[in-house]
Amino acid sequence: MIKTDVLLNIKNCLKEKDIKVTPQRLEVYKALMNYDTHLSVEEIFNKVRENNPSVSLGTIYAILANFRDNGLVKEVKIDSERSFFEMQRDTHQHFLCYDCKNIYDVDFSKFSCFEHKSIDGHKIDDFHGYFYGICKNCSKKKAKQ
Amino acid sequence: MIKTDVLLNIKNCLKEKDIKVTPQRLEVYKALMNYDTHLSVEEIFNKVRENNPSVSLGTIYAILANFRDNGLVKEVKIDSERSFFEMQRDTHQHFLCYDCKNIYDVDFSKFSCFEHKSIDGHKIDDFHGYFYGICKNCSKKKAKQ
DNA sequence: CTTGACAACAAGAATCATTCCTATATAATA
DNA sequence: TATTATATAGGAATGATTCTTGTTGTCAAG
Repeated sequence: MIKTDVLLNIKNCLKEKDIKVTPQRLEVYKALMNYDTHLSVEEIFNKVRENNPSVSLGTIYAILANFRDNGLVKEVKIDSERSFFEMQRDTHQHFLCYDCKNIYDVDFSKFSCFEHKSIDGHKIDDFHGYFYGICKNCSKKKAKQ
Repeated sequence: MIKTDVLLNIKNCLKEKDIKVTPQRLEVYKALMNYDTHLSVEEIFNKVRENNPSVSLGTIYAILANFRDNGLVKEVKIDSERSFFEMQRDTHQHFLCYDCKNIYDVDFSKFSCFEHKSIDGHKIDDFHGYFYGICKNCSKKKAKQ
């Protein structure tokens, strides 16, 4: 069964990092995997609750911090109001629209300037690139007015 | 007098943006100008209090939001615990050390990839680049151990 | 210079995302 | 299956930021 294979993969992924396998952790992992984009903590909480109604919000935060510290997920802090998390995938950056507050995934990796491993003698482990402005859709709306 | 000139410059700078000139705003502006790097809201609050002991923290937040929305200062959100502000100067990015929590100004502008004005049809007004890792000093300390 | 309208301010309460605390439940291991 | 350490649920605590209200100050017109 395919579904079993996926579960096995997730479990192995956790075990490799010495993360104890729990139903809550599997649900958080699956939620992030299924959507393949950034989700807010509350969105993750609600998705996990669908399968595990008694889960606690504090647990979601603890699991996400654990995953982040183990390099499984990346925290997106483009909007100071809310925190987002996403699977650690290919390098990309985020664009926040001042108007509609939507966050778009954008990719500047082709410019290769994000591949540097150090600057001024400081060792770079991670990079977050946040772009701000007016998105395509909101520009169109404004043009029509 | 030089000091008067500086004050006049700040006042003109505010008037150009239709920002009403008040003692509190002048103090916030001077604090940021004098240090020429990012300051936390609390640091700004304390510096303003030296000259105006009755100033309120809420006022500092309001002034910084006003300055930010008028493009006079830039908000630095590299550390989710604290907010920083700095004068809108030359383009640069920030580096947060995981160990000592210091924030360093770094400059990747020579790579020219931060000069793009749009991506995927979204109009770019601002860019924040946050680098994370271990700084020069902490690397040295670890090597000695 | 005085005055009036309206914005800015001080003080402190309220908000809300996130973290902390503790007793209970559960996963991993022998 | 028993043991031990860790994870979780539930709820309280934290703390940066925002909001509210009555007062004060700015600035422009007279």
